[in-house]
Order: sequence, then structure tokens, then C-alpha cells
Amino acid sequence: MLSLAEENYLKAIYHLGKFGTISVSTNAIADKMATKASSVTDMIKKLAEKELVVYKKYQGAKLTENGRKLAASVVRKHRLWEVFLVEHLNFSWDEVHEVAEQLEHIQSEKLINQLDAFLEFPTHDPHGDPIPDKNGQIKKTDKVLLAQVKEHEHCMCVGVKDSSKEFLKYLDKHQIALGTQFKVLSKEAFDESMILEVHNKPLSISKVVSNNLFVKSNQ
Amino acid sequence: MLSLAEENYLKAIYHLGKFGTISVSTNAIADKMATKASSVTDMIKKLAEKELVVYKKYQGAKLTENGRKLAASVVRKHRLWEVFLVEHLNFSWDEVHEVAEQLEHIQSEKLINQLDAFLEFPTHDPHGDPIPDKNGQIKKTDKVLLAQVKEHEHCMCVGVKDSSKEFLKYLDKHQIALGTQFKVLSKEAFDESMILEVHNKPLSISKVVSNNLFVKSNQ
DNA sequence: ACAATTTTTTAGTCTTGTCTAAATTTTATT
DNA sequence: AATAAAATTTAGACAAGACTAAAAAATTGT
Ligand SMILES: [Mn+2]
Ligand SMILES: [Mn+2]
Ligand SMILES: [Mn+2]
Ligand SMILES: [Mn+2]
Repeated sequence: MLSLAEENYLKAIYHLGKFGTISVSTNAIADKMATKASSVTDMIKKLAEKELVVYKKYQGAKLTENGRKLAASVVRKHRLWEVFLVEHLNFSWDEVHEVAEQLEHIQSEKLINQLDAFLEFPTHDPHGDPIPDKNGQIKKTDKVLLAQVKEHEHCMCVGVKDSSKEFLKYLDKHQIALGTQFKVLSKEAFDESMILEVHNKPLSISKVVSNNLFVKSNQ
Repeated sequence: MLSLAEENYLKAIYHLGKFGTISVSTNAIADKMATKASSVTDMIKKLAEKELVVYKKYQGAKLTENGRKLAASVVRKHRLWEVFLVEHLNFSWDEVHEVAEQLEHIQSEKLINQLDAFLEFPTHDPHGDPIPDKNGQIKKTDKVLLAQVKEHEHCMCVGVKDSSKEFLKYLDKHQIALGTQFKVLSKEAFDESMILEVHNKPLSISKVVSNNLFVKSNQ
């Protein structure tokens, strides 16, 4: 049984280390968790003791298979709860994260399996992020950043890279949601801004935006 | 913002002190929370500091109006989650308590209000206990212990006093649930056992059972 | 290769919530 | 009223998780 703090550290290492495949530096973890490097060192040692991470002094931490599974289970819970909040409790996609941060720590196998069934086994959360299965596996999709799409091509919004409140509200304002269709009308070489056709109207977006929207090319 | 521990203490004092109306002894709290009296003393002092309880040395603690409201809000969340688990996630009434103990600490006004609406504003939890409203008010019902019912009278099961897994499973085994109709066929003076008519069949129950079932008389 | 800078660890402290053992106060009994 | 018993508080310690300041190791720049 893990403490709330331990679960949060595992999750941070999971996200920073590409699902636990690469080693993550103390400072990177401290940054992500808004804590201090010294606190991270302490915690990594405890996690290493429990064989959830491999830790070598000055070399950062990498998840073990066991650590990876536990982290994925926390992410699974987080994303399933986000789906619940949006689909059934009238939350918008910019409101769910804080609450899911709390709900992801509820301990009950039955709860999460029944929730999964109640939601009809969703594969993605409200931000387009994949939901790990019971074994902690995610099937990776072929999404690409909008910034990569060439002029005159059509694509569909399938996710956000930045899921901050601010960005999500910006998208709402421009009526961009998961499933929205884009056509790249033109790209400006100077500042890498783009003009899209969205809902039959032109929309100019900056590189910052196109770099934070995932899309799927229409064939 | 209260810590999880503080919320649990408030809840214990609320339940032991008749919704915060009477003072509760240190030992009683320690017992209910499976902790030690010295720990309780420490915590009561902190709660008194925050003006959530009134504390006089050697005289126990009583909730303030503010403490009562906060405790009721925790109880409200606990019971709403229990309804959700039973009505939508296929939990049985003996499985919900442990999970609700965790869920009751999730902090989000919107979450609990939306959950309330999603559940269509239930007034009672799966054990027949009343759900406090947003202001922490509960409307008390005129339920009575089955042990009090006279011979030949009819009544309906509306709640349990003991909501332990063991008792709830005993009731399941005998097909007794909220809403089940009883007729008191006879009462044995010797051991105060009772013979009921339930689902058109006679059932003999001990005083322990009749003392833990709440019923409403049929007029 | 060596100095300067950055990253990471260590040492020591703090807060929260818990515990045991001892002291104190209250309550019950004679 | 005095004493015994029970309840409560105090004192001191501990574990988890955080922090600051200082030391040590790794990295970077010349
Ligand atoms: Mn999230
Ligand atoms: Mn998400
Ligand atoms: Mn309960
Ligand atoms: Mn209940």
C-alpha cells in the first residue's frame, strides 16, 4: 500500500520518463512536483527501498516494472475519473484536473473496475490522453502535432499537449474541441503561425498553439 | 481547509455527540477512532484553536456551529457517495462504507453538488441514514426500533442501527432490505426474541437483531 | 586540463499526527 | 472525608514528508 505522496512521485517519474522507460533527474522531478531537490532525493531512496524505482546516486531514478504498473494504475484512475466528471457531472475539460488529482488516490479495485464499466470502457480522457488498461498498457495512437501538418491538408483534433486551464479556455473560445476538423489554409514562414479553416471560418493561430494541439491526418 | 485527520475527528464528535449538540469525552472519541486518548487531547486542542470545538480541560469537546456544519458536510459527502456506489456501480450495502470513508474527503463543492443532482437529490443513504442538506440540516424521521413494535403490528424496514458488514450480510441472507414489510407475530418474554412474518414466511429473530433494525409503523 | 557552474546529496530542522509512560484531575467507593 | 479507581492531560519520542544551508559530485567552458 502506497502513500499519497509516493503515488504522486511515481506518477511524476512515469510522465517525465516516457512511461518509465528512461531515467529521470532529481531536478526534473522537483520541478514537476513543485518541491525541492532534496525532498526528491529522500523520496527516491524510499521508493528504491521498495523496489519501485532503480536509483543510483547522481544518476536519477527509473521505474521498475512494478513501479511502472503502479504509476499506470494511478494514471488510469485519474483519466477514468476525468471522463466521469465530464460525461456525467457536467464538468468542462478545464475543470476536471484538480478533482481528478484527488480522486486518483482512492483505493478500491472494485470501484475503478465498475467505474470503467459504467463509463463503457473509454479509451481516452477528455483531453485525448489514452487510458491505460488494467495491466497498465496503453495503445499508442498515431497522433501528430498540428504544427507538423502541411499546407492544404485536412485533419481532426484528437488531443492537447498542454492541458492547462488557460489553453483549454483559449480553445473553448475558438470552438475547438476533440473531434473538430481543421484545414491548414497557409503557414507563415516568418513566425510559423498558421491560418486554419475551422467551422468554415478562417482562424489564425500562433506556433505556440499549433505546437500544443494533437491531430490525426484525414487519411 | 481541513486535513483528513481533522475531518475524521469532527465526524466522530458529530456522531458521538448527537449532531454536535452534546459534549463528547476524550475516551469515547479515542474508542471510536481506534486511537489513544492522548492523541485525542492533542487534536481537540487544535480544533479548539480553530474554533471548531469548545474544549474545557477534563470536560470533553463539543462542536461549535462552524464545526457542526463542517462535520455534516463530511457526512453528506459520505452518504451521497454511498448512494452512488449502490445505485450506479453495483456495490452492495455492506461494501460501500470503506470506499465512502475515502471519498468523503474529496474537496470540491461542484463535485458534490453535481453528484447530488446526478443522484436526483436522495434523502437517505443505502443504510437508511438521512443525508444532510447543503446547510448541514437533516430532517429527522419518525423511525423506531423493531424491538419497540407490539405484537400483531405491521411495519416497514427503513434503516439499520448497526451497519457492520456482518449484520448487513445477515439481513441479506434473510432477504431483509430497506422497504421490506414485517408483521410481528409474537414476542417471547423470556429472551425478548420475536417471530416475524417476512415475505409471507415466519422468521425468528433475537433481541440483538430487533434492536438494530429501524422500522416505520404502517400508520 | 582546470576552473566555474550546475546538479545532487547530506545534515539538520520543522510540522503533523501518532505513541508510551508518567502525572494530574475527576469520579466512585467505603 | 479519605482513598481507590478511572479518565484525562502532559512530557517526551518517533515516522513521514517537507525545507534550508552546506558539502560533494558532475558538467561545462576555456
Ligand atoms: Mn488531468
Ligand atoms: Mn487528462
Ligand atoms: Mn458508511
Ligand atoms: Mn451509510
